[in-house]
Amino acid sequence: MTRQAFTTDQLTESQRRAVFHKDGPLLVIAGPGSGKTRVITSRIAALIDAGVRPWNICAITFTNKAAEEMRERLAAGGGGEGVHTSTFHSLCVRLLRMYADAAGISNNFSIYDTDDQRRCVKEAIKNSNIDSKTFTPAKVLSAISNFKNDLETPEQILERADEFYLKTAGRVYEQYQKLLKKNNALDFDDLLINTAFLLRDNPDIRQALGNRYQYLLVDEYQDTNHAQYQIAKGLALEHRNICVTGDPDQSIYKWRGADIQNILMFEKDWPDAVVVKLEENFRSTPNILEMADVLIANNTQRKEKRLVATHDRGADAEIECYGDGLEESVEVAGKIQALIEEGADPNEIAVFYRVNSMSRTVEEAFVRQQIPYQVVRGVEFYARKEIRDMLSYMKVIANPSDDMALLRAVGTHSRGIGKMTLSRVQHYASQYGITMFNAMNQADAIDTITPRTQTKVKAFAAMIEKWRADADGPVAPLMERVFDESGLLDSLRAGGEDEESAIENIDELINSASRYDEMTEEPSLIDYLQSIALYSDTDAYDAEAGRVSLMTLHAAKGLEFDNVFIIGLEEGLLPHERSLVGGEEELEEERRLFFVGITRARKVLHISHARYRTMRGQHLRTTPSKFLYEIGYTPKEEQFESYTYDTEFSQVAPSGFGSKIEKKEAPFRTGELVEHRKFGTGRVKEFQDMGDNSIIVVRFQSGQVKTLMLKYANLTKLSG
DNA sequence: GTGAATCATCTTTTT
DNA sequence: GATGATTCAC
Repeated sequence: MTRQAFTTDQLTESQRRAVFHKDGPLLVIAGPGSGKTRVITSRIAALIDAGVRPWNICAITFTNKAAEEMRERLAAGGGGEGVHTSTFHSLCVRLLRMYADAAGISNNFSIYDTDDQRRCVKEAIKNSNIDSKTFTPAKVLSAISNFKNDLETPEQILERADEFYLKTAGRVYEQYQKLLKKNNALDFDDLLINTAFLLRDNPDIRQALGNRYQYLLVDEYQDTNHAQYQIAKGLALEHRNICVTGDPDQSIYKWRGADIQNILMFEKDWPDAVVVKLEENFRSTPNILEMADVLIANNTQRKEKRLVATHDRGADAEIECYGDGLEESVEVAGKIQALIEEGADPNEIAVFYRVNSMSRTVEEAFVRQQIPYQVVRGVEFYARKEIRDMLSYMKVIANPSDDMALLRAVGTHSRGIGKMTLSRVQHYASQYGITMFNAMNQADAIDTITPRTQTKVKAFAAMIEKWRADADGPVAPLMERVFDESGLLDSLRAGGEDEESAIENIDELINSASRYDEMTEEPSLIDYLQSIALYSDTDAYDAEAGRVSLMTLHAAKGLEFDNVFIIGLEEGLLPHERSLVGGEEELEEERRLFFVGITRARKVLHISHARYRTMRGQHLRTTPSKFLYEIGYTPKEEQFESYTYDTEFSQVAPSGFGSKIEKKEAPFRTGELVEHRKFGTGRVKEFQDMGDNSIIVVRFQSGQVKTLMLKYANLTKLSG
């Protein structure tokens, strides 16, 4: 029964300490390329060798992809079957379905993605009669997300709210939660918060789960938020066998609520914790590591940690300056083509960028030069209109309370039920406190709707009802049926060539559903929908695609490549403009992001910036990133002069990206005269200085009073 | 009720 | 510049 899942003599002393640590809390601070993944897998294998039963082990990873890979590695080692590996979110879905009653929810809940969330917040804002000028959906949503990450309920917020902003945000939060409840839906944060509360409020369940998962391992612990922290703690309380691994220098999700203190304070929480530091790096050349080291040393909020190289010296990283983003893409593509011609494996080449929109120019260059590539953006497929349309039917079938999905399903194509009808149905539903679906079922009772339309509405509800009767079992056959019977297929066919790709995409969705059916023991629609809701960008990464990979720096976490290209090292891009208003802390996170990018490279690293970049349709002058200076790079002035782009475009944007930011800093005073391109001259009534998001209220000569976002208003001061 | 046309809003990163 | 909301003609 003994089995060597790993060769112990290949482990370093510190790796061995982590692997063979038996009981009690363990903190593994693992630098990039320190063999952390291998240590975790070996540790699980060692536990099993020591007699721990696999199903008593729960490993929590950052992405579904990582969970899947861990399962594969464990299976390859033999004996790892039965170990529970998943992300926090997947685990929560599982637990919430298992203990739906105790959690006070219904187990066929919908999971709302960012788009659904936005719609809900909009409605919540409307319901709370709030001026949406100052309370934009995006802002309120991030406030709500922060509340949830800190495990604060609307009641708690309203109770502690002492100023207008918090009070209002709390009210919208309350409305928003009501709306989700009504729709039998949970958003991403709810999955965590509900599980945390489930464990907190039900000692018996907590104990049962603690006994189920006697050994808990949490990877990427530096990126856990407070809710996740509470969940991990709750699960581990019973047996105290909690092992967390992570690297504070690679924490890049603070904006999502990740609390770096979770890892920094682990020893406070578990005073008997054994701490193992893995500082040796088995991945990169010393040249690359020195650069990463020099860069991250600029961060003040960190525990000093060295990167100890184990490889021989290699080539120095190259830092290039290009005329503009287009040239950058073409040149990078050229270098990559040369690498491939020299025999490099495309699987071992990656291009990283800060924002998704930057993939387009690179893609175009790759297409032109016929370089095979994959854009690692898994969620993109599910964000397509036709896919969302198709899935909206499936969601209603699984959860008829989901008005959000119902509204979308009705509107996928014209069927004689328009906006007016829907708002009448909605009104009727809220009047009688029933779901829209039920209201549609009894449409003949809604006398604001004409009999003709009533028939159509009832027919739609009946159609859903019919599918619901056959909703159990495999997903793909039902989906195929719905595609046909809903009329969606016909309406796309009628659309001609434009919609051909839409049909192909839905066919692909059906294919993937049938793959799900095959791979899942007990396939069910609700399970399928809940699992695709948690699908992430990185899940689409195929390490053996034989293609060059394009991805954001965030998606690059956990991966490694022989050749890495990081593009767009410019102020406003990396560090991102939005982080500049957030002070030193956010700047440090941007620096960590760059650090993560650099340390993905094994041998060859290319970093580049462009003198001009087209952003939001504007060709703008850029400033080299401060991070470039920090890694010892000085832009050579004469390089810039040689580009024709300078003269050609300098009139379009003489001041450039950098100075655009400076302009915003000029404050406006009450009473000041200003001019607006459209509204003419006016007097400043009120000015709220909120940095980049400053709001200005102006009374124009026409008499109208406008509340404007300063950054979009484009106001000029009229002196005197 | 529908679809075309126009207007307004606002873009980081992601489970 | 893309996407969504709103408006308007049918």
